[in-house]
Amino acid sequence: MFDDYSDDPIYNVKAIALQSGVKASTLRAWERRYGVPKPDRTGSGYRLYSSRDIATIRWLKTQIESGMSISQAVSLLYSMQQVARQHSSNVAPAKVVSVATGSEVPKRLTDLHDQMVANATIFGESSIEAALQEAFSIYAVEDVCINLIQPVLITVGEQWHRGEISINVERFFSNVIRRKLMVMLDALAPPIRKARIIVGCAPGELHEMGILMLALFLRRRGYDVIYLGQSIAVAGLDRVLQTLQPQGMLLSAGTLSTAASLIDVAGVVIQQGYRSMILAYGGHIFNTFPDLRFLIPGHL
Amino acid sequence: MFDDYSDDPIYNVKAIALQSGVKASTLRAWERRYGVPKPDRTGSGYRLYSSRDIATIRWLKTQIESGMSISQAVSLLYSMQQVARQHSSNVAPAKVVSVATGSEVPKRLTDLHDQMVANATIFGESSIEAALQEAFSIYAVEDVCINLIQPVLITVGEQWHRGEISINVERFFSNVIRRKLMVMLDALAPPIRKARIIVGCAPGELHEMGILMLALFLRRRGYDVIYLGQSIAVAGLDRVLQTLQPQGMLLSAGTLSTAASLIDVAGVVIQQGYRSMILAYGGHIFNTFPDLRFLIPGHL
DNA sequence: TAAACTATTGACAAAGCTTGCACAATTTAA
DNA sequence: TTAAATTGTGCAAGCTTTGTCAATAGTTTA
Repeated sequence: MFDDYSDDPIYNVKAIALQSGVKASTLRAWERRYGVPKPDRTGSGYRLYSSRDIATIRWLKTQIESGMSISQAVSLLYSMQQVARQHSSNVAPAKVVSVATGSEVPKRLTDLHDQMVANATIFGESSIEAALQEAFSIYAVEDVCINLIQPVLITVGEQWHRGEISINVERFFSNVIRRKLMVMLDALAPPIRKARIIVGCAPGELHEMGILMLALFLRRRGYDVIYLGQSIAVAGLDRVLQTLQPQGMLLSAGTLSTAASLIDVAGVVIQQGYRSMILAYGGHIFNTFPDLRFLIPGHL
Repeated sequence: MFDDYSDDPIYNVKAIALQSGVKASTLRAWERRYGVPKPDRTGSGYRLYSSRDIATIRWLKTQIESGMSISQAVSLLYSMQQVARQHSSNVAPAKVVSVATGSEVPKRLTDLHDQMVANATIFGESSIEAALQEAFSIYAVEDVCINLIQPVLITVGEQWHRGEISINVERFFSNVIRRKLMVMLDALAPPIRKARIIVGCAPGELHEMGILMLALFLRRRGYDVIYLGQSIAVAGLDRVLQTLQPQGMLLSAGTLSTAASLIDVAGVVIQQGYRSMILAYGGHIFNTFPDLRFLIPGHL
């Protein structure tokens, strides 16, 4: 848990209090009573917190804000760490550990799914983040994206279609998710492979969530991903290809018209003579009309 | 770290104190106690600081303002320099378009501006990030956004209009910037004020960069910002307001038609009787047609 | 030469941090 | 309802860190 954070002890209490919003005296009380967090000390006894400690404190704070007491939050933290350890050592499947409240950990993805959907409708940003953090601490990034985030987005989208929630709720939620994905993308190490891949949405296509996840997956595998985002343009694409000399290009289309525009893109690619370049595309619409695939040159 | 700064020793203490806002006696104390910075000396022993020293001092000052003590800031500086050294020796230097300044003045925002524009056209992501990092380490977030990022976006936009670059370049660049802004937004402390503010683009408006910066500024001031992103919807807005009970709503519009849609939004707000709520709007179009302001209820 | 700077060293007060204890406001248990 | 436990917050006394200043001496500038 919180594996991505550094252990380097560099922050004093003031910085911590400032960044976490928890008073110094409270932090001392937590440390004295529950032993969390347990910062390093300087030679003269001053506390030195790490980034991981900040993450821990923030997590505890979100739990408290969502109704837990500090003692429950701490014991949940402990059992989650235990589960995460077991999980990472790949020994035994996650065990159910009961805490003071009697709730089970880890929550299953379906529970987290419901938690996120519920909090989306009430704009509960911190709770959404907490759920995501919990998911990422237990499952792989790819699993969370495909088995949690995608389903939640679909559920929220359906709720909007049924008129149960405002489209603004969906917007808010997508933005939180998008931010989280971008933060992860940003935190990744620089590319280790030379293979350069362009990722973006087909001309006219505005739904970038799927392609953003794809960019994340590819970058996690070390590819040099050039992320173009929503609705790339055919005009000037030749120059872009010339500049980047990419090994591949991945585009997504969600509607018929955007899928049709992929034909234009393919035209540019072929005209430029990039025979070795892989052109691939995907998106919701290709599931609905599988025959489309025969109309557009390239891989699905 | 601070590699792009000149080592030429040219500034005396007074100039440094003036430029960095740190008293000369304090600088001497830092040098005496921590060895940072360690300026060259004239034959008679007077200190001569370099631009790099200024950058270092400014960086230290920023860290102190974020709650660190000077000793911790210095040790963090050391370890960062060490990491940077290892990194630069192991990894092949990225293709960087360097801007020949020739001057010994500390790298100004204009230099960083040129560096970013140049690297945008060749998709030099890491160099863009480096330039941003540099800017943020010296100047306040607000300054960088307004005086660096905005101008660069404008420059890139103009280049596209003149046909010098593809719109895809602009897309790529915006996405890098957007990601960085989101990462900063994500790293901020939880809100310390109860005041809740909705931030988003007017219905139909797709340019979210300005409003994203605004969200960042507000969150830095501790407000509870609900970020809705592109093109909010009027339908269902009443329910959203009811759920959130915000103290304010900030919307941006860049074109005439999106500005017009703000009238609908204002209608919903007034209908709901949120008299105490502040409705504000802004955007490019209001500079072009100042008279618009009289047509829409609310603050500019 | 006088005035204005700067350097070094030592000293000191203000600001920060630590521990331990207390206490009031809640929540939980009996 | 009463009693006990939980929990955030504050204070005092003592130690450490850090900004600032004074005294003394050398350097630069007008």
